[in-house]
Amino acid sequence: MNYKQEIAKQLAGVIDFLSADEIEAILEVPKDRGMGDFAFPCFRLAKNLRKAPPMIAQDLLEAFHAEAPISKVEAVGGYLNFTLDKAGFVKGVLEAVMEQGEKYGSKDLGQGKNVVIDYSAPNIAKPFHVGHLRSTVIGNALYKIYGFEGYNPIGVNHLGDWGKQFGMLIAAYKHWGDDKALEEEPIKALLDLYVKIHAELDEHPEYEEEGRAWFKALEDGDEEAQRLWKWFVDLSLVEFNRIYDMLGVSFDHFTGESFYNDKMEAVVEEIKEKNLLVESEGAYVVDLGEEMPPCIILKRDGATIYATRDITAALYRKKTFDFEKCIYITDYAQDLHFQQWFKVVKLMGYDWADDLMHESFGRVSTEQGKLQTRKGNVILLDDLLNQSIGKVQAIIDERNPNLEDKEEVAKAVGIGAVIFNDLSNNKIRDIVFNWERMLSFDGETGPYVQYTHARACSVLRKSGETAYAENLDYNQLMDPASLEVVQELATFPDVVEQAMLRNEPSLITRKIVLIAQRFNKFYHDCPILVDDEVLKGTRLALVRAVKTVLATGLDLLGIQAPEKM
RNA sequence: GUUCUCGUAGCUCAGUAGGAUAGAGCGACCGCCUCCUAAGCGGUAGGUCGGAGGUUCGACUCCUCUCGGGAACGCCA
Repeated sequence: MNYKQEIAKQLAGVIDFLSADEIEAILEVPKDRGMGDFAFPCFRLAKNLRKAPPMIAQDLLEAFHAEAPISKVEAVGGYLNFTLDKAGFVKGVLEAVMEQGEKYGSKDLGQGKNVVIDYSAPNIAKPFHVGHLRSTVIGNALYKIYGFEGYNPIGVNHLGDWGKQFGMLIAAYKHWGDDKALEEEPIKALLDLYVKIHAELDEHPEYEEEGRAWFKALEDGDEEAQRLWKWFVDLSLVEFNRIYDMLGVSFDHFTGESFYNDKMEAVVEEIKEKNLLVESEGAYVVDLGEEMPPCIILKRDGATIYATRDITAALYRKKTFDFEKCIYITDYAQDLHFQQWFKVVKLMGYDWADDLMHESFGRVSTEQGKLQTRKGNVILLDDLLNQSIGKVQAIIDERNPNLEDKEEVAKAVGIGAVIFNDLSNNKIRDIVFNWERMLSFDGETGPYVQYTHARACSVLRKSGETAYAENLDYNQLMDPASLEVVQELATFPDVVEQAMLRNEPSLITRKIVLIAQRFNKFYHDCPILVDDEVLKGTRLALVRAVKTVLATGLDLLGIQAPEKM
């Protein structure tokens, strides 16, 4: 049952000029839950009624006849506060979690509709560092959240697997390539080649031309160029897949930039036919009027550019997947670029351009400044994950040396800490990377939530049969600590919905921290494994509900929930 | 220069469609394991919500201006 709707319905009986829906929109949750479960602010009625808000509240109170589930109504200042029948509320929430289990929290909003999510998209032949982590984990979380809400999410990795740099790479390989090094440490060897040829450009400017020629050969289908390119891509993918495995991230399609090579000509043709393409300074662009600079479609040399490729990919995806939304996860440096080509798609006459969404996130830097691969100011994801796992291992050895599956748990917690950290604030915020902060496992962190989950599991494990006792008395959960846990569980579905609508996984991160905090307080205040069978069974029901919701929340973020740690 | 974005406690951040006394975590200080995992719990200290106007019964929230950080602004992606 929806309590808010119910209250709105009852209130509508005494306010003739507002509908139940309008009232529902005005109803809010008091900051101080001691005031009640819902509050109706009377301020905005003051004009219509030409009365002071406190008087309106008083009058409404007198006219109002509360029915279940409302147990108490009070007028406080300009507010009319409603208190629900607590036992009924607790029962409703806990039974919902029990019945729905790991589905609790989903409103099944998607109805099986397709949503394309474009995330990660690393550049082939470059190392995977913390800067690439964000798109990957945000995209993965959204993938899970949309799936949980009943959509059919389609995860696409738009790999940076094409462009002039591959010509340079092939040229470098022809000069200094070392097959053994490439097989052993592919990314490092590829990066070395890339760095070396750029370093040599001053003395050997002809390398520039060699690279250009090799890329031309690649585009023209030259057999050797194709073979080497494919080899480099495959080498990189092995490495990337190893990292995706560690992170627990997966994709439905690895359609990179190269995938669209043979599809762009038709799109350029279409833009031209629709009279959108104009010549400008030797290039061909689509004019976007006053508000934005023009969008380049063909460079002066006639070659396509990333906007062309993105438009082509969007048209392909619409045709292939008939998506309801297509979401791109990149940092905000690309904001203008996306606005521009979204507009082009719109000008091409496609109304579904409105379904293209660019969800941008903040940039990562270190205290030394920008992350720059060439200047060596990078934090490799491998190092980060290994440091984190190592620290978790040390903690386990110290506090829980007899834990079985130590390695597995250390990985789950260490990697979980990194993912959780990345998803804990609004995604638009910039991040200044800091090792100490990163590897702190106290307070609002992944390990804290995982620990809380493991704690709940531990109690359930020790409870024996009573975990499934049938005689429950929800009146036993009327103490503040228990009640506050239930209140947080109650709004979990709304938070998941909001996280999806706003494409903001951090809402879920914050929510599960809050649930964990409430639970730890409850755990501290209320002994669970007591002699009184009914009390024990009832409290265990609460523990089980918390365990379920924490596990769901962590899963939606792409984080594991070990039963012991 | 133009546009976008961020500015809340020493630090990192929440703050829902404007609403009741602005909240967490970390760090600091003080407490709590004969008891279900102390990666935990409690307490103390810490704020002119960058600044100035405006709209409103009411502004951290909306508008204008301003200061400071970050970013984008045609042939890289």
